Amino acid sequence: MNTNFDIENFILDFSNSCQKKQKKIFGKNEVVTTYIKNRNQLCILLDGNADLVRYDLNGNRTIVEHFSKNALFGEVFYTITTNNELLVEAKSTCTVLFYIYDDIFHKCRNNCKFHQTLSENLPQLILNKVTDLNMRIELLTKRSTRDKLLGYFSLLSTRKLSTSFELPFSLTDLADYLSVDRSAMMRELKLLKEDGFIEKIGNRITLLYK
Amino acid sequence: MNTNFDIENFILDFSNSCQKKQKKIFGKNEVVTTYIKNRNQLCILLDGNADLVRYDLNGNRTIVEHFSKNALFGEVFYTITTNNELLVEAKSTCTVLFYIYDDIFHKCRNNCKFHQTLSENLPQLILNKVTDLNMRIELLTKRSTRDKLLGYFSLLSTRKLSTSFELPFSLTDLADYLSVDRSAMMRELKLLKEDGFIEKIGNRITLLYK
DNA sequence: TATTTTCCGTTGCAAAAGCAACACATTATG
DNA sequence: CATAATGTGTTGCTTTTGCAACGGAAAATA
Repeated sequence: MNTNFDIENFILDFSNSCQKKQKKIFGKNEVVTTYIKNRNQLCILLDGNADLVRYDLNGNRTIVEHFSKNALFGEVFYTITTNNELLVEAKSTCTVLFYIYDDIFHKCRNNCKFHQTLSENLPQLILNKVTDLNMRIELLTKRSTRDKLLGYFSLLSTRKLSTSFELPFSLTDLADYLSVDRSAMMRELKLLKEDGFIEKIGNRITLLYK
Repeated sequence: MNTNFDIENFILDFSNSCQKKQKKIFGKNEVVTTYIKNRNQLCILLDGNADLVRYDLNGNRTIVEHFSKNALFGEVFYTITTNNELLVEAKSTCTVLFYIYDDIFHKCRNNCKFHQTLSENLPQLILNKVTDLNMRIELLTKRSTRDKLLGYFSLLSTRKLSTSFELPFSLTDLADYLSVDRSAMMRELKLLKEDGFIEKIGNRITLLYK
């Protein structure tokens, strides 16, 4: 998520000036938060990696979003319409700032600097989220596992401005992110290597086509 | 998309007070607009039905979004990251208001009422879009055609507050919306009827389960 | 109203994806 | 450092999905 404002300063304002906040540290695989209707929680991932995960009734796990340092998440960015549980799971040790707001779009009574910056930048932040979601939809609408993989790799490549990049996921998690069966994905990954589309060393992928 | 402000008045403000606007009428199957990077176009569908459609390199067609009366669309709500063409196609006769903005988040120099209302409500409008996108992602991550169909039906049912509802799509378009093959979807639809999950008369579906 | 076009419903066959299971490698953890 | 837990890579088999094709229904259009 590419923000256009200074998130480091934003976090500083948050830490210094605002009430109703809380800072917590989580170990790997701990549940950072669950999304709950009308709770109005905003979270900032100060450090670490975490995933927003959904489990459906068939036991399938879907990684809805992946968060890294400075990511913003919480109910603001996800109006809950599903019955399935939405969890944020720490993938490594995570430091997280929590904030419960009354009205995310308007300044609070204290007129704190954090809240002012937030309400000024929130539209842009939400737009960034819209961009992410649209990219994800484009990936998910691809008809084959091969196209999903290539689409995702091309996206990472564009982000890094390089044909070579590290996967931010384990392969197991990548399958849950692309919403495909892991073994089928592994098979396709092998074919992509054999067909000369990609090279894979550890979790570093290099695109060879074009 | 459920907006929390008075869209009728908003449209009135728009029609009356703002420059750089244009009203056009389109016939069925005509292209209302294509999404172009950095053009900054906002559109309001005054009447009719239209789809945001993407064609990929394999010739697959995907219906990204479906718009009905009073829907807002355009580049504001879709930061373009894809290489594929994004078209809005009229599904019936459509009346559309177009508006090209300089900076969507800030009032224009004229201080027109439209723009003021827009900038005040845009965050909420974009949040509504986020909700729609998340629901769509939930649908698309379902692993089988059956689950996609049932998920979509359940969504329509919730919206109408009834177990019986009309499909807003032709079946051909529904397949493009769920990102599945039409004939496979028809087969599954037949099985859903045979298994007593749904009843289908014309394009009205009734849910029978639970 | 006649004719063309689009959509619905269906099927056989081919290809892709899912499931289950297992061995081995790598990474956490007591 | 030993052991447990998790992740990777692979395979045989089954199920689901996609593709192509076609006839008839419905809708649009001349």
